[in-house]
Amino acid sequence: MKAAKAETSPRRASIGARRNPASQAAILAAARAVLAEEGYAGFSIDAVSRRAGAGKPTIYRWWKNRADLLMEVYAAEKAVIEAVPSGDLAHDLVVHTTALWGFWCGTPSGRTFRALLAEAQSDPDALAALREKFLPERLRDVRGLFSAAAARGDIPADEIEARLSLYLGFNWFYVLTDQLEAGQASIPAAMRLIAAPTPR
Amino acid sequence: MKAAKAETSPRRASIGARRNPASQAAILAAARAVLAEEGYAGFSIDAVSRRAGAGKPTIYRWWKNRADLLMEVYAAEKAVIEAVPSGDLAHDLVVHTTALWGFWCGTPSGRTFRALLAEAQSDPDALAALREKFLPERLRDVRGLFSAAAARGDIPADEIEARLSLYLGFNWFYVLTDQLEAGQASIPAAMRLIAAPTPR
Amino acid sequence: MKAAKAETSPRRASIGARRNPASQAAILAAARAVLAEEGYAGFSIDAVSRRAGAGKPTIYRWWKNRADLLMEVYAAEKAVIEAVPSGDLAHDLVVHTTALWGFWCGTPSGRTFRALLAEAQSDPDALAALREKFLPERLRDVRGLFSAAAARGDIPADEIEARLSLYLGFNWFYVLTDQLEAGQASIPAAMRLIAAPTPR
Amino acid sequence: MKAAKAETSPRRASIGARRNPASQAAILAAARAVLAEEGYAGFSIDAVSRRAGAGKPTIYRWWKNRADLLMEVYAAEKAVIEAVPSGDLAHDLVVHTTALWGFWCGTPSGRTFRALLAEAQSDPDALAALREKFLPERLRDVRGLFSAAAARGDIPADEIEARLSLYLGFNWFYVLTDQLEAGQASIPAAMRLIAAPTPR
DNA sequence: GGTTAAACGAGACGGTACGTCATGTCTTTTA
DNA sequence: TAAAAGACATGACGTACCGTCTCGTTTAACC
Repeated sequence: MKAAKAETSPRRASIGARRNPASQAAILAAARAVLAEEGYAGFSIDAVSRRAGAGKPTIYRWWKNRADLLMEVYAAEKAVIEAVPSGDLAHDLVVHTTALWGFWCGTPSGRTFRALLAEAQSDPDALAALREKFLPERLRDVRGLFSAAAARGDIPADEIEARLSLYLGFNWFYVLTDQLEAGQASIPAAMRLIAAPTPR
Repeated sequence: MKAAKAETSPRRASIGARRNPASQAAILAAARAVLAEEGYAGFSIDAVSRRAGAGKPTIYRWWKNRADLLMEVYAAEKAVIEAVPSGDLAHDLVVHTTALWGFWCGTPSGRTFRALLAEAQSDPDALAALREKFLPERLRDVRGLFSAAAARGDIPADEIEARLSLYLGFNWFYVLTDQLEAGQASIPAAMRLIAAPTPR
Repeated sequence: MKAAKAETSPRRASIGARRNPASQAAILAAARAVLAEEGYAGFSIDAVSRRAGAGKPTIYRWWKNRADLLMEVYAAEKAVIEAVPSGDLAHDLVVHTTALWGFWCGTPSGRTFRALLAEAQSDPDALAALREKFLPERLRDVRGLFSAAAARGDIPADEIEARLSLYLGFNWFYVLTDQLEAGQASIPAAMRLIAAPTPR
Repeated sequence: MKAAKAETSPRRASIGARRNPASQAAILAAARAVLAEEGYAGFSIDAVSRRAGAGKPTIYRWWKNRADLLMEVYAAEKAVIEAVPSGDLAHDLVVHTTALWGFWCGTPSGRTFRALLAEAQSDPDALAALREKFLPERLRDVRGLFSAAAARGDIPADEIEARLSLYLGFNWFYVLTDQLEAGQASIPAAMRLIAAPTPR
């Protein structure tokens, strides 16, 4: 135990009447590290504070709760998932999903995302933030793919929400059950269905 | 507040060297009630113990952790969701989904399920149990629908897993974001896609 | 709650390279107000700073700790307790005590004094200051009464310290137990004993 | 730092649904030790808890606040101050005072008592407990000395309170200013005055 | 028919985390 | 260069829950 003080040995005092970016960075890094090493179970403000060598009040001053911190941690390691529409929705979705899963597996982000979803189950505020701020932002690119396809007439415009939900749910299912590795084989078929022209 | 002692007023002593079904029932009922009233946030062994008028060791003796208890609570209110295959997979899925959502909304089950998923994010054992015991069992009927469709040649047999994942994820997304009410409109379109014959 | 900014609405900036008397006054007034309203329990540098609309460093620049500030607050509301020796020590002590208790009850001074004594129990420096600077100064007049009585031969000169301690302790006991109101009846008898000619 | 776990190395689990005397003793001993070594300034429930190897809730379960704990600490090292009335009040008071001061100096009790008085200045409940429970109990013997003297006709019965206050205040003054050593010389004269027959 | 064994309720135990408050130090900005 | 503003690391506050433990009681099963 007795988690090492991370890389910021000496001390990180105030730099005046404004936020200290070093503290912010140390806290985010500590949160990321805790999630990577211990997962959601070990993710506590106390643990992050200890690890970051930061005071708890400093954390609560800038993040109103755990979910808030989790969202920023997630945002901080923003995946560089390019969404360059190729004109083929199914293909674009496969590319996007593959990139996303790679991001989730290769970084602590997968665990962060799982933590975020878990947190939202106990904290209504967190759920609201997830639904109204986090998701819309995160989904902008993917929604763009669907919109473009609808604009091309490949899919009906009034099915965008349903297809987005299918897409999202598919990803959530695999990440929440920690089966990203095993589930990759299902991606192409699933994306083909999500991108299919309306049957009948 | 100050949760009343539930319906077991006098006292529920031991009935000898074997499990007391009354205690078991009281604990499950208390857990259900706590989840219904307070959600996952208020779900603690302490709260259940208080509510049930049961000792904590009695709970830990029969359920090894929270997830274990949650699973039994969820299992206890098993939805009677009939899956009478009509020969039309899309239709069957809509029926099944509608029934499932009704079950999730009309009982504390939705909250229980959300709690279960959240718990699985912090407890690897819980996740394993969810994946290997709980889900296969729960999915038997739905999987049957897909198998029948595959047998009929309506969908390819090697896409059953992908389509099941889409189905599951779709439901999870709506329940986890507490949008079951608002999301109902998406059901038919989504099910049509999940049940679609392979495009091309 | 949410302590209003006191009477110094606009702002009190620096007035150059010297102490700003307005700030000093505002801080003392705020400290007095906090003590009056919340007592020692609510007396914190933070609270004073908020109330005075002053920065904490401004307080720490001029007062090295809470005790220091408390002493100045107490000194600032110096009782005008005249000690006009009448030639009758007992009578003079009764007069002085009555005036002192009136001062303690009618102003926040009683609470300030209690705070000061409490503070001195955790801070050795404060105790030293109390003993070596504050008390001798405060006691000058009363000591004068005893000296005069000794000069008259009413009491032995070598008992001045003991009698002063009795006098002081008597007052402290009542103020520290917040019984000034109820204890007034004891004053005459006590003063008579303190001023008594040596028995035997 | 990292205060040793005191002498109770292995662990002190529950001994059933009742108070564990070992924990109680460990907590009292730890509180005493903290007071002896750090004084009131270092006396925090956290510090006591760490030192005792006890959980904070265990402390709060049995003592409702710091003052409560302080009072029990003080009571636990009960002075064996015999009050065997000799028939001479002044003499008895000198004996009693000398014993009391010896007790205060030779044990951590002096510091405990000072802490108790300081605590009572910030916590009204503590003050009430001090006034209504602690003092009357502690004063029983001394009050007995005064009553006996009054019964003998040595002092007026209606002056008992005033004289008790003088006695108490005298002791408080010296202990609160940490001058017990230096003040001993004043004891005889002071006690003679407190015990004096009513002058005039 | 007395003895043993196990489950029961109760609740205390040592811990960890919660979210808030105060400490005293620090820096920047403003005047 | 003082003053305000307020961020900073630290650490105490009092509470909730964790999972374990021991109690004393109650009953059924065994001898």
